[in-house]
Amino acid sequence: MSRPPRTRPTLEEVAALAGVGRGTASRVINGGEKVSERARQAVENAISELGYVPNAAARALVTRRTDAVALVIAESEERVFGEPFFAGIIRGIGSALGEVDRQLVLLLAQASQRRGGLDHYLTRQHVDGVLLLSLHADDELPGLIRAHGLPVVVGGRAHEGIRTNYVDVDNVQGARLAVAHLVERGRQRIATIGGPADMAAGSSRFEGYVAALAAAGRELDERLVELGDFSQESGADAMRALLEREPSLDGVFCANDLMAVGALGALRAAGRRVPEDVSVVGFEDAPIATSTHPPLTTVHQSPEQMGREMVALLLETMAAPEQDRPGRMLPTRLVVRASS
Amino acid sequence: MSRPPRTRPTLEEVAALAGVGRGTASRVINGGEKVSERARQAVENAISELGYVPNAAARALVTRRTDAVALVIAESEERVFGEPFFAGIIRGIGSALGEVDRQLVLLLAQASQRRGGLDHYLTRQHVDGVLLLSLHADDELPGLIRAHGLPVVVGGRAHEGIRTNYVDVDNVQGARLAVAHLVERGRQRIATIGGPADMAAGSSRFEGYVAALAAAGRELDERLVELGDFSQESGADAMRALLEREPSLDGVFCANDLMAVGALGALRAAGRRVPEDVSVVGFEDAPIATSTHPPLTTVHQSPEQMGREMVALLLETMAAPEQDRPGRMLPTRLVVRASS
DNA sequence: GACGCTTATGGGAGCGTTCCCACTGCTCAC
DNA sequence: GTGAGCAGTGGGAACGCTCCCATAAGCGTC
Repeated sequence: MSRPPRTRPTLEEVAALAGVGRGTASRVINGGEKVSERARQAVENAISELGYVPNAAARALVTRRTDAVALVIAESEERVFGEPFFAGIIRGIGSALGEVDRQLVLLLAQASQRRGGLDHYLTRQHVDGVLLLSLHADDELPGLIRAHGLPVVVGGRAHEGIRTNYVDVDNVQGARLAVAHLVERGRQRIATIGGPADMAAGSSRFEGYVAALAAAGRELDERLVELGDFSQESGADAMRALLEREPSLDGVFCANDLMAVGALGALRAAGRRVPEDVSVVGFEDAPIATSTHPPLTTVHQSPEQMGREMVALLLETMAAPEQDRPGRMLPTRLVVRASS
Repeated sequence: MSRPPRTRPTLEEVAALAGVGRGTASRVINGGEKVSERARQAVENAISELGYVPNAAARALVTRRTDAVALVIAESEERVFGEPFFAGIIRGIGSALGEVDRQLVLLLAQASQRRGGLDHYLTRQHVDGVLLLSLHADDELPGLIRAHGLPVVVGGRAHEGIRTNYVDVDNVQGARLAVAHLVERGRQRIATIGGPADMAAGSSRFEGYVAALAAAGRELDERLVELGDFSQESGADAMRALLEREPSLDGVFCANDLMAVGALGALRAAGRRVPEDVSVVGFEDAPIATSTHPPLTTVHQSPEQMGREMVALLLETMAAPEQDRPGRMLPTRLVVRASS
């Protein structure tokens, strides 16, 4: 490694030291074909002697590729970082990208006013592809980006209509798992606290709830349905409303863990024992699920795997941008704890 | 905006359309001095008509600045993303960087084997500066990066010896606040569940505990001290050990909220009422602090502000790299809830 | 020994900027 | 009327790399 020279060494200097031409040195660095063993050795020695590191800008200028991928988080800040789900996705994305030597450029598209600059930035001039984390149905960002001709993959569908270039958890299947479990436990009056109807995570989980009931030969009872906004508070509110309207309920499927935590609190406050009187199942398997009282039975999803899948899909799309690719659904599994 | 041309427009084309030279166009874009109003208008019109976006690679090649800052997260993955504290820092960093048009390149330095590539990447060839999130005392990364001549700012000191280029929460002051509060509540036997002694967050908070006791005219009693590793489980273990050894304790200061949650559980299991029999205070004001039973009194720190400070300090350092800058301490405040 | 073919090599051109210098008109003072 | 000074401008050179083409070297074949 020797002492670092005043100015970073260039490829030309490496070539000179190795006693070869610039072209040959370049070939060695880029997994080169057609290079003699002798030349390869000489170049590699020169590289490590000088501590040479290729200049990304110069390379990008000629290849017209930046080897960088943007992760645009267009969710309200509190939500994104409050939810460990997003953190897991980022982790998956980060490591998957690292493995293929791509850089992860993180863009927080927080305030809507910053959207302008964002749009401006998302060009081939800056990144080769975009990963988008946003669950809002009305978001025009995917369209905007695609209009730039940039490959995009969305994590979590905004709504059910989307058919391509997304990776999502199989919410319907997960919800069926949860509700089937409640049925199996002998629960007769199974309620649900759903998420917002305009988010796929909300509507799909509700869809799974209905499907599982149907599979058990039961009909949907509107009186057993209450919607929340995925917050703990809304879960508690919904639970109270359900208890008041339908005191005989003995099972609740919550569309996420946070709402389940709220429901648990409301049940306790109402004097219902969990799981003796009422079984509660959540969705997400967030860390908090293990520390509730009692620990929460929930549907496990792997955010990290989701991140990795997003990267895989994006790399495919970047390799052949012309065609659209079908979305990918990730399986879930039930984790049974003490709340059911 | 018109339909996007087959190939992205270059500065030359903008200049041609505006009827000026390349130099003048460049001057307009870079907040240029010495440009006539007429020329400026012409260039700006041409830019928006062509939808021109400067090519970052070409610019970086000549300016030798990339306008990108790396955020290296050298913590074990579970910890970083499990803790909302880190998420908050990232949010602060992201928005502060966005405001000055710098890109945030996220590097997860997870497995130690990837360290080699990381070191290679962290060069002026790729980023202008580095933000480092790591709390391990033995980490050689800061030194390595600085050896490259790259400006670095560390978030959270690895150990107390570090004097420059860091931003950290004032742990000592926060712990004093917490313990003084317990004293004020009339608690006589105040125990502490500390963090690992080899992390500043652990040792400083313990230091604050000792200082607050001294300020109240009390002596440190080793029997009231137990250390954990910041996990919920370790908090529960420590609490059990303390109760067994010193059943008369009536107050506990936990070095973080997660351990406090564990302690709360152990206290309940032991039949102690909180706060009637024992007051509990945490540190961090994590989201979970509001949903414990009872809600947790804790020391609030602002991770977002910490992120912003890190960016501010890094920008200063980048502007004048030669001199070292003293570290910055962020104040904390006590949030009183029902556990004390 | 000349020819063709393959393999390996050197280096020119060009990627899209910024930097800088030379140049043009002016205005103003003497 | 001349010269100095200045605002405004155009364009050459350079940044460090990859691409590609021309060429050299090696070798088997007729």
